Amino acid sequence: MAMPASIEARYSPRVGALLNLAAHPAESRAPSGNAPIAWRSAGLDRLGSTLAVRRDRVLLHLGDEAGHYHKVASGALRMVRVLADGRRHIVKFLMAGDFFGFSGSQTCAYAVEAIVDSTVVRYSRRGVEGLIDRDPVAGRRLLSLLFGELSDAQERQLALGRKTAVERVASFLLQMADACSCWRRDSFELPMSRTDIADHLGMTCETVSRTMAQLRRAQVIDLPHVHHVTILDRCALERHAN
Amino acid sequence: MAMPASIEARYSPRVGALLNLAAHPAESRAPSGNAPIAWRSAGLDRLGSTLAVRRDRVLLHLGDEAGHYHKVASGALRMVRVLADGRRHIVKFLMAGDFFGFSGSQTCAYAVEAIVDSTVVRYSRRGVEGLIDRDPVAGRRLLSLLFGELSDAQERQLALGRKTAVERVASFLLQMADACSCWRRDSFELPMSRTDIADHLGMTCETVSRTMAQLRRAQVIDLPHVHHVTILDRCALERHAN
DNA sequence: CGAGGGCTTGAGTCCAGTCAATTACTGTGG
DNA sequence: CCACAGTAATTGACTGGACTCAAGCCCTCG
Repeated sequence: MAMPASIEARYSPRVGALLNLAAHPAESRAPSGNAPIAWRSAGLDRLGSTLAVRRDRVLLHLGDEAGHYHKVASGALRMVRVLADGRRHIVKFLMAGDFFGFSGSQTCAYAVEAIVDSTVVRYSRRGVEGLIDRDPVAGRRLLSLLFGELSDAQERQLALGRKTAVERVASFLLQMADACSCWRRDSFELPMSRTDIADHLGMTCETVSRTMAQLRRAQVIDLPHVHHVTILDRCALERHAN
Repeated sequence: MAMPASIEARYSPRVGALLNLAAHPAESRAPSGNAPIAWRSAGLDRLGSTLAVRRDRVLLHLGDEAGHYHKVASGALRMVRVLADGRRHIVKFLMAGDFFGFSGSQTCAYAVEAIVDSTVVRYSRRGVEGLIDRDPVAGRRLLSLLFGELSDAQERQLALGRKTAVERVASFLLQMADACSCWRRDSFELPMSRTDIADHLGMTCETVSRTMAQLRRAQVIDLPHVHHVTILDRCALERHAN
């Protein structure tokens, strides 16, 4: 996996800041309302233990016991499902600030792999459930987090079911612009490969490549580097996304 | 919308049984673990008010205030999203026993319409939240319900992104066999139109029709009536579903 | 018994997939 | 520091599965 040093640097962990989750810059982007802030105030940060995952390593295997909740502290991971004959689908990309690993069942229905060197905070299921029992506010915040996940998943369903290649890529770029941009809103790193994007959007890497080239030729985006996107005309991109 | 009288009868409400949700036969199929039983025992049934929705009528409009939780008592409804140019996607079909209408945001991101004459029980959001605050068990059960929803949504993402027409239809039929079969496991009514199925599976009604004909020719299913499916060879159907 | 809507089936088209060749990077080892 | 190897990304030519358009059928209802 080829990756310039600058990206590595951006996704490198600052271990000293991990226990105080609020210190992470991604905290301010509020993935689903203001849930993370509530979690922090509810004392979740004292329950977690830090974990480093190197690029392409598997954090959770399919079928693993689903005994922990996780939060991405730095880096980027992918949630992967594979069909019997090898067709792959990436359920979602996990970026800094995202929670994952919670599940109703006892086992994990997907694998979680690191796209770049990453750090996650792991919370024991028991600890979180205890917290919820003691503090109804924390429970309600977890609910609101899940509502957000659910509506995201439904949005992706719509895209996969009814949108064209250009519309999917445009929507995806807008989404990633929100999730990735740390300094400038319209210029960001895209850590995952074209194949990863394809497996997320239900297309092939060739089509992803062609589609992004098309948007570049139309002056809607610029690609100064394979893994760096600049949005030149946000309105046009939104129009393309439908 | 053409619909034989027998289906009407099956989906007609038994109002006397509605307040005691446990009495409904669909209760036993446990859509996501044993959540409904917990809800019942937690006293949710005293909070609800019954509501009848006639076929093709809209229960919730896009953008309506999301002030209530609902449960399908009888009938079948669809959760619909529409793109600007009219492309339609059915996020999910709501069958007897399904909960819906909960959402993190203040407004509804989809419309809910009745496929056949249906009855739903409506719970005030405030009442449910109060119940959760008083009873942590109820809260945890709602969580487990949401986990189930989420994993269903992810399953559908996989299907929409990576499965072929036959695989989608086969998976859908297996799903519906679980959700619809009241008397015999492998023979059930399919209340929705081919167009509804198409908009759920990301295809056209022509392709749905062709695909079901193909499965019928292969002796995997039988279609004694347009809205009645009999599974002749469940193993083959599962193989087709991948 | 006719009208209308949903369903089915057929013929032709097109968007995205497949296969293949080339280019661009990056990381490795001399 | 440079040459090389291996992988990812891009681009082109061709193919194919699902879509579009269109006609006919079937059922239901007025």
